[in-house]
Amino acid sequence: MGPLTTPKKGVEGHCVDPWTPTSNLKILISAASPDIRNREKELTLEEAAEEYSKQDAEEVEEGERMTSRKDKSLGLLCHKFLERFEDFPDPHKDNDISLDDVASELNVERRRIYDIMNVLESLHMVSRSAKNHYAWHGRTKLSQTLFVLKKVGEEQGYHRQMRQLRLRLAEEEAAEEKRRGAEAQDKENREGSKELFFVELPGVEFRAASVNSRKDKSLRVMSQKFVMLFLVARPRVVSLDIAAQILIGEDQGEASLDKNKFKTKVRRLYDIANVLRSLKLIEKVHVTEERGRKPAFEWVGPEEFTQVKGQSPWVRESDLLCLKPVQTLMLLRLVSPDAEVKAAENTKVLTSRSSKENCAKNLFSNKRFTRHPSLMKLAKSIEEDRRKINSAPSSPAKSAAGDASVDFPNKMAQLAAICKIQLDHEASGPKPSEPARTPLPLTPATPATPVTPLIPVLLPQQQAVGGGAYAVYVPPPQLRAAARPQPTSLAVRSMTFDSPTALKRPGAEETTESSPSKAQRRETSFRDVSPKLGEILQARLKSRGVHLPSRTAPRA
DNA sequence: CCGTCCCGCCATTCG
DNA sequence: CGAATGGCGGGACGG
Repeated sequence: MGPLTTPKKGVEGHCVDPWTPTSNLKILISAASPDIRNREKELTLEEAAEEYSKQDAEEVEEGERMTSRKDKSLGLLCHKFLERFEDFPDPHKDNDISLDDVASELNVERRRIYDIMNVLESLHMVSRSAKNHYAWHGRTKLSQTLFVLKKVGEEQGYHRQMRQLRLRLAEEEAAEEKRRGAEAQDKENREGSKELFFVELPGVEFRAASVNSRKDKSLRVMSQKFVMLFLVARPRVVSLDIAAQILIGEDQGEASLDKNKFKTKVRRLYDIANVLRSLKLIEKVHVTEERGRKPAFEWVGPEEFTQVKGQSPWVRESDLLCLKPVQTLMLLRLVSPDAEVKAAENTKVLTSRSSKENCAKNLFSNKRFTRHPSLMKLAKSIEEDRRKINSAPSSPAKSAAGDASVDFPNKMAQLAAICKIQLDHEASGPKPSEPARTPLPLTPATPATPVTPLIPVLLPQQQAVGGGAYAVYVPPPQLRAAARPQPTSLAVRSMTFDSPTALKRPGAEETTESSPSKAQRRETSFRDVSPKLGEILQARLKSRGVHLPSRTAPRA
């Protein structure tokens, strides 16, 4: 019995508790907060039982440790985990999650919990708050997260990549016997997707910006990418191999020592898919191609995510008006590389003020996000402070004051993100209703950014609780016009989906996208939230002698 | 046989 | 240094 083998069944002595498929679940449910419980009590119980053990017509074998593999699946585990929390928790309540507690209550090794937490974290449903603790956010941020993920996914040209891959794979199958290992025609594919975006989570640790420094590679990032694929895929279906294919090309360079790497990637995707599935965001389906059926998943989560109901968390114009010179400057630089030069001089003067300004300046002034050790250290200390406050045993409630210092950077980034998004929208296409429109001025001032600058996009979030903003690093504004390719939507023609849900949607509106103008769906743009922000910003900028791609009638 | 994916060793990073 | 994290892939399980 080698040390490297999966222990057989439950013969080992350490598995002392009599298990039943659902016993664990029951205990959990009854242990869950009473106020959360009712709603789905029976429902979830059934679901769990059904979803994970199809035709289990006779669960008569009660007393036996029918601890089949499925009872320990990540999916079920995740399901059990999720049951303990509300989808939309009261931010003022104690939404702390203790790894140890969860692990023991769910009867699993910590390792498994990490798996779940990682993908939940990638969706911002939780965030690490302290050492062995996470903060539960539920789905309160999901909309925003998806919104951004989708956007980034589009910028990444994922839909295009997928289309190509599907096409290519289909071809390969057709002319299969030709074992041509050379597919150097990666051409278009590699275009703008060299460094790609990178995802950071809570806090300000910009560790490993672009050239993925060792860590923080897998799960979290992979999970986000995976989700992006769904949000961008035409028929909202993504097959594992295609996903793996795309996700591989990104991190590691070309030298994809495929085969093994591919296999590993797929394994990881299964993990992610499983928790995504218990989140009811995706569903397993099969795509039937000429060459048999392939496993795939279909997005069944929200389609039209808006910016969150109720009070919009977005920064308001008033915020912009309150900016101090330095701040505006920083913002400027984030949004427009060109301004950098001009800003450079002014910077000197404003540089040494209070420490916080310095800090903010350092963190956000340089777009090519600096792996500079000193900066990272700085960022880290900030984050640390925040965490301390967060996990202070004595202060359940957020410490109100004193946050100003850490608040600052976040705010700035937030602002930048918004401006970036808005500018992008304006540059890529004005709203149909807008009368005044300039003919697609693709950032005239910024022809080609030299060094892949990563623009941090922070999703706004009320820092009342949970603190810490998270970021999604995106590549420079895609300059390359998203060349409207041939109307090849035929690529997916040969696919059929055979799953209950897939069948439900006949035809489906997938023809879109081929129409350039129509491509701008009713996507909720930032403008909807704060229509004047752009003008205000531009006014400010102009007063500084900077010009940005403008949408409204350029008055000069 | 093969699609899934659990399990846990052990490298990394944190404190 | 020990503890917390989490990459990674062998090979078990179920169909």
